[in-house]
Amino acid sequence: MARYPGLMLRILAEDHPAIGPGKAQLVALIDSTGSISAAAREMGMSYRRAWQLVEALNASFIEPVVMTAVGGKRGGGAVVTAFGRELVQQFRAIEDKASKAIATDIERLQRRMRKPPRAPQRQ
Amino acid sequence: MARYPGLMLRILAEDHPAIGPGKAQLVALIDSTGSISAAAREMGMSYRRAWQLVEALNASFIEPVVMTAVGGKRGGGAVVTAFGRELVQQFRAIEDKASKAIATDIERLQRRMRKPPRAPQRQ
DNA sequence: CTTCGTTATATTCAGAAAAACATAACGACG
DNA sequence: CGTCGTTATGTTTTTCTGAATATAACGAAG
Repeated sequence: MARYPGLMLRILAEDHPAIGPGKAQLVALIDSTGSISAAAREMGMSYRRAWQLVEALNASFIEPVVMTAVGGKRGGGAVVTAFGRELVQQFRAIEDKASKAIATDIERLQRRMRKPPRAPQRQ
Repeated sequence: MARYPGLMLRILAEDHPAIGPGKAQLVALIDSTGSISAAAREMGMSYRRAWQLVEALNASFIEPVVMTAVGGKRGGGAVVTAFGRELVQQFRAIEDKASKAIATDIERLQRRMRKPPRAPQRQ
């Protein structure tokens, strides 16, 4: 889910996550599909979970991120607001900036990492 | 738990978290107390959970982060290795670097955030 | 050889989180 | 006014996590 190797970054409001890689991807998919349920399907996520994430996003910001319509042509749908699009762009820019800023440090740490788990050590 | 306002950052090995703010604090407390159980107490965490985190840390890196001794003087104890100390320092340096690199972007986002939850929006 | 405090580990319990399932509401459109 | 696909929401079930509890192992020190 992390878009940058070795790094997972979330922006917090107070102390709960306002946006992270998952929500960003979800909003991007809602933008391209025009539907929460289609985006959820593409992410292999239940519609309910996706809807809850959208609800949390809208609750975290003073402007709506996703607007929904129920009923009507094609049953309804969802559109990402200009702010929502901007939010995803900014989050990705932040990921990119942070990733670049600490890339060499992460690489240094990763040279000390192992892939598979290992048995605990004793003195 | 996040040491930097508005930001939570974890370093991943493959796709599971190798170190984040919680593990870093735990290792620092083990270093200052010389005991997993004392560190756990200070963090309000069960000994078992703390032990599992230490196990995960040691499994994530090619060098041990915490070495433990069972029995003996004072019942045993745990010491943070030089690498472990370095790991915590480097993680905090990474947090600091990333936080500085994206501080203004985070502030811009935070100006669009609200503290309390809000009802969902309709089109 | 008993005591002591810690590490190590299994087991059990409770609560939270997630998933699964079900169903209602909705409005355009034929 | 029935159909359709979607949003919205309730209910139930399952899974996961964490906490709590219990106990063994250990080795220094008295």
